[in-house]
Amino acid sequence: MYSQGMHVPDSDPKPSPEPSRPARESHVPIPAVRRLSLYLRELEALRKKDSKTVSSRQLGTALGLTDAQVRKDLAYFGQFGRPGKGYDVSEMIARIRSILGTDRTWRALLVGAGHLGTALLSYRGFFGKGFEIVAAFDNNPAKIGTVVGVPPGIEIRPLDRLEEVVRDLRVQMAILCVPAPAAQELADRLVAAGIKGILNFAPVTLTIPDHVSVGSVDLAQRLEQLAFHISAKQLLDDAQQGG
Amino acid sequence: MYSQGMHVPDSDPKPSPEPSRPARESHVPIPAVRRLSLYLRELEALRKKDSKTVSSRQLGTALGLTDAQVRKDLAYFGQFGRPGKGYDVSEMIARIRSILGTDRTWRALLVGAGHLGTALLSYRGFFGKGFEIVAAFDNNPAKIGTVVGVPPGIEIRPLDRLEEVVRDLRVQMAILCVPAPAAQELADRLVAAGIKGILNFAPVTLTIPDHVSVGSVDLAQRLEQLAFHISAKQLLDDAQQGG
DNA sequence: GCTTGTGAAACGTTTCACAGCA
DNA sequence: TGCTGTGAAACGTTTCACAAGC
Repeated sequence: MYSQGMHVPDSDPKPSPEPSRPARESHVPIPAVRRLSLYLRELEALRKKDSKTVSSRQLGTALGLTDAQVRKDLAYFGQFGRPGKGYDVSEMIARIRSILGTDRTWRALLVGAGHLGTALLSYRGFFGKGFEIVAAFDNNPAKIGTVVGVPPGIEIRPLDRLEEVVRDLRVQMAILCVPAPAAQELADRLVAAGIKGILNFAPVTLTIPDHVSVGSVDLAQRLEQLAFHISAKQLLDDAQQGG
Repeated sequence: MYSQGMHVPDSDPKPSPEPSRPARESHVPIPAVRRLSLYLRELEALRKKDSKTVSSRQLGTALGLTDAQVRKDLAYFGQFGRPGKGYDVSEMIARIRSILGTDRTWRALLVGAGHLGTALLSYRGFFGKGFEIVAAFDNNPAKIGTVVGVPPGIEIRPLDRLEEVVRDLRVQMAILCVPAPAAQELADRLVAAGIKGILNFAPVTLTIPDHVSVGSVDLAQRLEQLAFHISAKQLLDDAQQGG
């Protein structure tokens, strides 16, 4: 059974607050899980400012969401806050990290050390977030053996070592930064080697078995969306201007 | 009125409880607009293979969607296909481009020529998609004056020229690749200078006036989502294994 | 006062099912 | 037969409104 995308199967991630009801599984909306990352980012900013607690309204205002939305989202995962007081910033950071699985460190590898790939190897934004890039690969002989990224850096290895490294280092995730025509074949190899998730920067839809998760980042697509929304707003303005 | 995110505004952000006005008819779901970009990408791949027509089922299968979804999405924008035959590939490419607004070329500028910024300046994926990066900025004196990207390349300019360039070149979009603490201030300057849309790579939520569109790409967030989905699948497997 | 957590209602999106057409 | 376009049903998500607690 093959599919694309990243659906969460029905399961019960939260310890049920009502022990009397065993059957009904509360499904967590996928958008709510996405917002969890937003909450985490904002909470870490608050902690830097030494805020001890935060209300759903504060958090919502900072992120452009309603207070009700924030409360609902958090409630999917249990009881977080205290009425009259709000949410404890540090406790909530710990709990969201635990939910997302980033309270431990995930080992990732990078495939394709082109411009984007090397930029990601130098990116500091992963540090302290629960991710570590443990290996990088390319098929360009001129790049193999060179060391890239924040010191001490990572050595670029030849692609034929891919399977070996995935197994030896028990790598769970891959960041795929290769040209579009090469992406599917490399995704197949990564899956066969035992990778559990792929973040794909190539502008193609990957076909991947159900037991592997895929996320995709397509820059051109993001600019297209921006263009559409700008046009839509301009059309609306013109319509209001005209009548 | 300020907000975050990229919603296409209805007549009113907070609609009045009186439904007396018929208001906006045939509202297009935002997810459908996102999929339009996917269709476009797939259609261009099909055209390269000299496919003349494609059915909603073919397109859906290639993208992991149902045929009904593909038809509904396209129908929001008018009559595209022919019963019994399918959709004309070239005609549909032209129509989707026209809908997204990428049948013309958008002028974008890039702010922040760090690792990610310079990688984007070298990225070929924008070419022929309706976007052109016409200027790049950084505050690092060592970078100013250097030329980056695919030949002939783009010269890195000092940040204090930002407003001048936006006006003189009538730039509509900005790609923001600066460190998180600098992002909001630069977004404010871009908005004040007349920019209509921002694609933000900094891991902060920008506060932006309603008439400007924002899209955000947060790499750490994407890896977090991947981690969550991998964990969820593993939990499900374990539960099924155990009983 | 202020806050959370939560059923229920409102709203948005996807899937279904089939009429109509080539 | 094979396909599109589309109302209507099914499903998913957000907002509302308020009881309960600090």
